[in-house]
Amino acid sequence: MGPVTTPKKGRERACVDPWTPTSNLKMLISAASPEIRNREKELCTNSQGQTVLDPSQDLETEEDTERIISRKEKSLGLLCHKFLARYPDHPNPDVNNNICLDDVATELSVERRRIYDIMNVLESLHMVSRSAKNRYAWHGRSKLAQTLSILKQVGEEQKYSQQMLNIRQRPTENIFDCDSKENEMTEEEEEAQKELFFVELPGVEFRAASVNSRKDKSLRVMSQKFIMLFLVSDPRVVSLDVAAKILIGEDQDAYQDENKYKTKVRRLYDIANVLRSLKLIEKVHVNDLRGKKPAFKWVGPEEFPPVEDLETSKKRVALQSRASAENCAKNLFSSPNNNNKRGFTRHASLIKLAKSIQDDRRKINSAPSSPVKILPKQCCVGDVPNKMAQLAAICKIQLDQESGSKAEIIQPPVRLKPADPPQPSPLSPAPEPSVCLAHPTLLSAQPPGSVALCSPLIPVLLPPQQEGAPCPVYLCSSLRTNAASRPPPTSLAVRSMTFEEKGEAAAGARGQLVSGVSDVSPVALKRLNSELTSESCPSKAKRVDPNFKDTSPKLGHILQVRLKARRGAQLTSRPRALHLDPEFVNTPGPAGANPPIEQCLEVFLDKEDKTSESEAGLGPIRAVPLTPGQFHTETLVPAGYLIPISQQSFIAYKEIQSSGENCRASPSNIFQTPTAGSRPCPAQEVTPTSLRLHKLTATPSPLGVQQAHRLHSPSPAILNFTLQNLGLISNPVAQTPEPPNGLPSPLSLQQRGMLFIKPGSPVPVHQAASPQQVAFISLQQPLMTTPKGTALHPHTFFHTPVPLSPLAAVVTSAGHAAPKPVYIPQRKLDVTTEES
DNA sequence: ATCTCCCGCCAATCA
DNA sequence: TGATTGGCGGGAGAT
Repeated sequence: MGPVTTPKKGRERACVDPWTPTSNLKMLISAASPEIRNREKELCTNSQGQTVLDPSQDLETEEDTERIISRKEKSLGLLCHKFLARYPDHPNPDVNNNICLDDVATELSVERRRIYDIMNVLESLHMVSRSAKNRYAWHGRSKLAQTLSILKQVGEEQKYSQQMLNIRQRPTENIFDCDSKENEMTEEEEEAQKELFFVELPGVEFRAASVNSRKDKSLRVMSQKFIMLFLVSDPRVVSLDVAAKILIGEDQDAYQDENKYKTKVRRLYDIANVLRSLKLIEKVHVNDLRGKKPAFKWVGPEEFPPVEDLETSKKRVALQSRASAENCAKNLFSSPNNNNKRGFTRHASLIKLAKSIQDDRRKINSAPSSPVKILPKQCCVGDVPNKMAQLAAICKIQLDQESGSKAEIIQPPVRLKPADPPQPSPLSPAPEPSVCLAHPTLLSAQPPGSVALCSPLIPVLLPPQQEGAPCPVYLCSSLRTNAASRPPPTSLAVRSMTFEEKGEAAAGARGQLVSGVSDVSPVALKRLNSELTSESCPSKAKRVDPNFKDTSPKLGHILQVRLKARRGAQLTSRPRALHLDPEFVNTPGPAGANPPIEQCLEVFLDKEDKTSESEAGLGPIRAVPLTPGQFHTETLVPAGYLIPISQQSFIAYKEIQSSGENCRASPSNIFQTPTAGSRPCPAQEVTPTSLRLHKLTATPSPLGVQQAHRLHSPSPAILNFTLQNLGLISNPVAQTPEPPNGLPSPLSLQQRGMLFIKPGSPVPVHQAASPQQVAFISLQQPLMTTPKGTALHPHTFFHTPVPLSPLAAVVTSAGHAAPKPVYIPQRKLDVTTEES
């Protein structure tokens, strides 16, 4: 009587006499009328949509029902219907929209296998997204229009309409007739559909490596392509035959095999059944030369949201991301064989890529210069790190070039910024006036404008993931999209988050480049995510991805578009930064119950001081963007992150409305960090390492970095004052009431070398140096827990000199900055077996 | 006879 | 190594 298993057929069940008068009667009635039968069936279904399987009471009925249940009643479509009935079409992103496969399977009394079928199709429509093992996030139809719009475009680009036309016009031919097949498709058509890929929707990406890495996403992909066929055909009718042929067309191996065709048809039925339950298609019949053929008619939405630039770019990003990744991989790690592979070139490429990366990583880990207990005074640019940096830089450049078709100009020399969102998104108004708040140190050490620390996206080298590849990662604090939905963080949360980041990737990579980059590694995140969700801890699980994504879909999309546009050859191409969110955001707790962020911050810092004081200077960059009102939220950005607090907060605040006045919508409370604040226009960006470079330049002594930071920093008070006068911030004192609980006042933040900025009334910005965002950054590296979750002692970190930055080479070549050693805090390097 | 498509084996992956 | 995913196709109900 396992609840999850499919009920056995009557004859297989225990031999309780099923032929009671009652059951006979029911059977006859049911047989006589489908309606009655259905009602009967529904009666057997409790309010939760769960078939009653009470053996004691309903055994008779159940058996009868099962005996009576026709095939139709077990259909995937009906199952999907039940499934859909459980969730709203337009779910509130703020609520728990998690879907637990086990629960669903149990409640619907079906095997998980069937649920997978449904989920795969729903996933293709972005009605759900996989958030973790056994867990999906329900999006309902909130993204449906957008998805369909994108699919339509992709379908048009794939020339599906032409293909369908060709197939239809073809005389009665056998699909397995190679001759006819060959003239069926023009070369360009073939070319167009060479790649079988899944169209991702920014904001709804696959969360599981399994989904991404597994080359076989056929049901998902088939579903999307099937839908595309409808969307590009004039009479929105697609015959099963044509659809199967087209889909087979992408699978060359299937041409010759009739069995493959049959399989395709089966799958199409599976998909169609789900789509039918979604009321997107209906079954019809079409007559052609060969007579009546089964077909499906599109009955879903006809009008999609106007394909704006944003939409286009989204789609493009989705499409390009792969190409970029592939090219990047190919170029970096030439793999001649997979250049023109059909289907899943990327997969193959990434395998090699991953290997290369792993090799590199091993070298790094074993590099003599790698673990350095104490920061050397001079940085000896390690070979491997340098290589990694170069690779990252190359990768970035390539990405920029490839995605640069959209308005992104790589400002050769210093503009390390990986190009702005390819699309003129209203959310990412590139040329917007903004306030660039440079770190005090930088301000003092550098002429304003010489180094614009403002970059919404910071390229960093991602530590090799299992199947990952080295690629530049652009961190965007804008992840904190749904600030509005986030409860105010607590100091505990801050601390917790700091230490919760785990994963060997994080640990191992920490020292490779901008430390902390790895903290957001998908692996670590995934693990965490899994941990959170797989422990039957709904409250926790709920806090993961789905929430932050749903709460601000637009922003999420934008961010992902940006990130995608630049992401490298990572198969699991997911924006790293986004994955940070779950850890930082959604801190449980009533919204109003938490102390002001300042207090939290102070507490946190105090604690931090105790624990990490011993660390030599270099630490994590913590950005704590404080947003107004309900936007109380913090952003912890591990060291190495260039914090682009920019649009993020206020975007969440005022989504797009202020495309031209971003600055105005800046967060109310912002802590400026050395790296924070950036604006697109200066076109000069510095990675965290670059920043350090400056510091080091000023203060060669590694141990003195932090100190130097303070020494060279202009008085934060002055800076604040200036900013206040500029109208960029409000009076911190005035706006920050003294913490009642005796917590340090914001001023102490300044004493810590941090700039505490409270955005006052947004004011038009300053060109020269105006970040769109502000961030609070401390220079303490938060300790990361080991993969096992053990907090590392500060002493377990080494400071390893690394090349200037992944982009150092670029910068250098540009003649702007000479490669200088940069020391970054690094955890004791362990060659983790899991990684190698 | 053909259309539909349920069902569950089992391989690929993941944890 | 067990669990999760999901490709796949046999084969049976529906038409």
